[in-house]
Amino acid sequence: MGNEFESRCENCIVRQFNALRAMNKEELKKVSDSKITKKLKKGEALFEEGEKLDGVFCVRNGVSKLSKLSANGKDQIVKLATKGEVIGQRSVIAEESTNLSAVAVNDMEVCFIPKDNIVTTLNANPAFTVEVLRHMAHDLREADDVIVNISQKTVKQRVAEAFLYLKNNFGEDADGFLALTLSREDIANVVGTATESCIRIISEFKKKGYIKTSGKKIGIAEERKLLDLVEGF
Amino acid sequence: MGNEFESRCENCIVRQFNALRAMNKEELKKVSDSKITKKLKKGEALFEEGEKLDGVFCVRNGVSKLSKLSANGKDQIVKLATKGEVIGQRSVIAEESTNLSAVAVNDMEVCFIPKDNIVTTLNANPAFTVEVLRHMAHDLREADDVIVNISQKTVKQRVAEAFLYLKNNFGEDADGFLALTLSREDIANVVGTATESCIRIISEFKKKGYIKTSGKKIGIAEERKLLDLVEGF
DNA sequence: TTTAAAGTATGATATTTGTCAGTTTTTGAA
DNA sequence: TTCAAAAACTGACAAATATCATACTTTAAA
Repeated sequence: MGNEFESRCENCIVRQFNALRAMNKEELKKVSDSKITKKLKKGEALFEEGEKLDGVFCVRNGVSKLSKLSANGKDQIVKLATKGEVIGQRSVIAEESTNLSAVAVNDMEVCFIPKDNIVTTLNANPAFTVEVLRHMAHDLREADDVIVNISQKTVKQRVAEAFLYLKNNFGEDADGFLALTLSREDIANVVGTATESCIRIISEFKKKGYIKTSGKKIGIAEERKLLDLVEGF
Repeated sequence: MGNEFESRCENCIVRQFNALRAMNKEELKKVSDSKITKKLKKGEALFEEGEKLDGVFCVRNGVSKLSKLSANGKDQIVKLATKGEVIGQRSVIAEESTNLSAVAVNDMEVCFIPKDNIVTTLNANPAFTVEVLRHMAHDLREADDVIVNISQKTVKQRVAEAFLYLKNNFGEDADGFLALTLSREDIANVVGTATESCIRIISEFKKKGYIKTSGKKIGIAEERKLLDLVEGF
């Protein structure tokens, strides 16, 4: 990692997962020449709600939570962005300040790509623009699903769903624990509930044998049961 | 309405409000030649959840609710689309079946624009693609805001917010009632609550003098009070 | 015009979820 | 290694919201 070869966007493996794969050689070269690689420790912020972004961030490693703070001091996590995902493009495209803040959930490595690169390519390369559009369409669908889930499912169902989501999107470690370990508070903020309520449900799931825990790590023991719960059985 | 002049997209006034304004003359001519104008009565569906769309709908008149049905039989309204808005582009762009259904809230007039037109222009005219992207970025931001609202505000706050939203987006009639009249059930489905809870809150607001009602029509009497409520005072 | 159906309204009650207060456990820095 | 701070946890209780039952009102179809 971080050697001369991999540090060129042209050779960066995460590009496969995002819209940058639709850039041509020249465009990519320009991006590569102007990008800045940053390392963030767990808990550090990429940007805060309300900031104006001069570019986007491409995640090379680690996970960032995108969240919005409410008047009562609670954070709602809207999305977890991982390797290959681009953060901040919504704000750059709409030319608005960000509506979300982005904080590292674990140690991260990201590339900052200045706005100009993105905007120029958007206006010149339809394939790139369409690709960005596709990703955003996908994000929008996910957002719609979250809205429906939050308003129509119980907290218990949403917690169950969150665990299944974490398994499907971030996988498990060798011992069968979820590869992405979130604090109880973060889980509560994904689900949109109070931390205590979340902890209580985790305890209940553990008691019933649906999940196993080890410190703050959580593993799915009976996926079927969680699925049934989500479906309303 | 509906005369030879207005029936050409080139002359259609609602185009100002959507991405079609970024199309050039030829593209617009093609759209105009292949589009189909439809009229829908209140309650009729443009499409149902899960359908594959062969094109998008451009709203000329009336309002459509975009909603998703949940397992427990309740509908969550995710968006209200009005004059000038384009419906279904998310699904066409992502090449997925729709995640939402679209039903007319009042009598509507829409133009159906076949997919090919859109896709061709997306790939050829970056200005159009960027414009679509901008609109989608805006929708995504709104969706994020809805998520945060639903998970962090009380039902009472959300009902108050819904009325303010209706006033700002659809205006008022001569007597000071909201120009868009929704059923109590639809309001509940926008807010994400039970119909009875919604009705109860409407009664309470009325008793307190924040709003006035006349049949199913609702008018905002004390905007300040509603705003305070939303802000948490 | 009548009448059934749909929509609106309200009370009583159950359930879910949040809040507060306090204890235990874990973590990371000195 | 120790210790203070943060995080995880638990119980008791309060508040918000949903559900069920039922009555009233409006609407639209026969």
